[in-house]
Amino acid sequence: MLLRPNPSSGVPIYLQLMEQVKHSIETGALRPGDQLPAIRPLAEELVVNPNTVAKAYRELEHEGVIELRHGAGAFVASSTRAIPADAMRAARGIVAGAIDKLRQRGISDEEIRRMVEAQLAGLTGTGAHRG
Amino acid sequence: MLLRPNPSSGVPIYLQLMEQVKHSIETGALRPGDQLPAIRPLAEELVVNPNTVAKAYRELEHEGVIELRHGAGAFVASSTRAIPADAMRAARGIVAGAIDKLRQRGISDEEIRRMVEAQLAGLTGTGAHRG
DNA sequence: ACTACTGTATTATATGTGTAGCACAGTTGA
DNA sequence: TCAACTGTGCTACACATATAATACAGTAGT
Repeated sequence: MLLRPNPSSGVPIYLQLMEQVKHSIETGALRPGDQLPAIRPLAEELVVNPNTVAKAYRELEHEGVIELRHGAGAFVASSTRAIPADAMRAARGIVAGAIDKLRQRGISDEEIRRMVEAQLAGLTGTGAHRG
Repeated sequence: MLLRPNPSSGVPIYLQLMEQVKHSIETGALRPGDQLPAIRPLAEELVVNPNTVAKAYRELEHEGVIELRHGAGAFVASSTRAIPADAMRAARGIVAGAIDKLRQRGISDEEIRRMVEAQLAGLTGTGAHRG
């Protein structure tokens, strides 16, 4: 698993942690039953307050993504399911290839993010000012 | 131009507005010298507080993206430059094609976002827990 | 001059986020 | 039993975000 929140991105740290845990599960880096890092050591490692990690874990449990066992630890819920390895490989290739092409054309990472966001939102950017 | 902030995304509204204005400039929907919507009408249209729009404009001016003329309005700075139309068309095609393929493979929009983020950050997701 | 627009600034209030420190309670293994 | 770990709960404080209402000041057209 890879956790690396960015405090200056504007996105709350606990939300970033939630996203990254979900990502690890969907990519197969974390499997059902796997134990997550304990709150306090993880908070120390990420230079973040334990309450912040606890909040992320609490919300993840509320969403059914992980299971919290008092005194024992945090574990990936058994109901979670990863994307199949071959589909994951293909997907990673698609994303890597697209980003590579965009960067070669001089599109900045910031603008790549905005284009993906616009596309996912179904915005075609025809020039009309939405009313 | 197209402005549509999402209040429940976790990202501050004023940051979203900044991103979307930048996007409009880079895609050519807004050109140097163009006048932006006035603060109050825009705030009313987006159902957002005028102070929030004012903050976005103020920050954009601080970044040199727009120019604020007291009493006259907000205008796209002359120093800004859009991505060439043909490069923009190509880039849009790349993004649209990739997202289409990913969706066809059953990857959720949320996971697409995470994969793009992971790829842009240069994370390969090998499974090691960063220390 | 007047009016209607523009951005600018202020105060107050509410909410969410994050930090800090502390206490409590369940689990595990020596 | 004991010690060391785990999650849980609480209070207090600081800061950023967002709303609300109000006032001030510059610009442009009549």
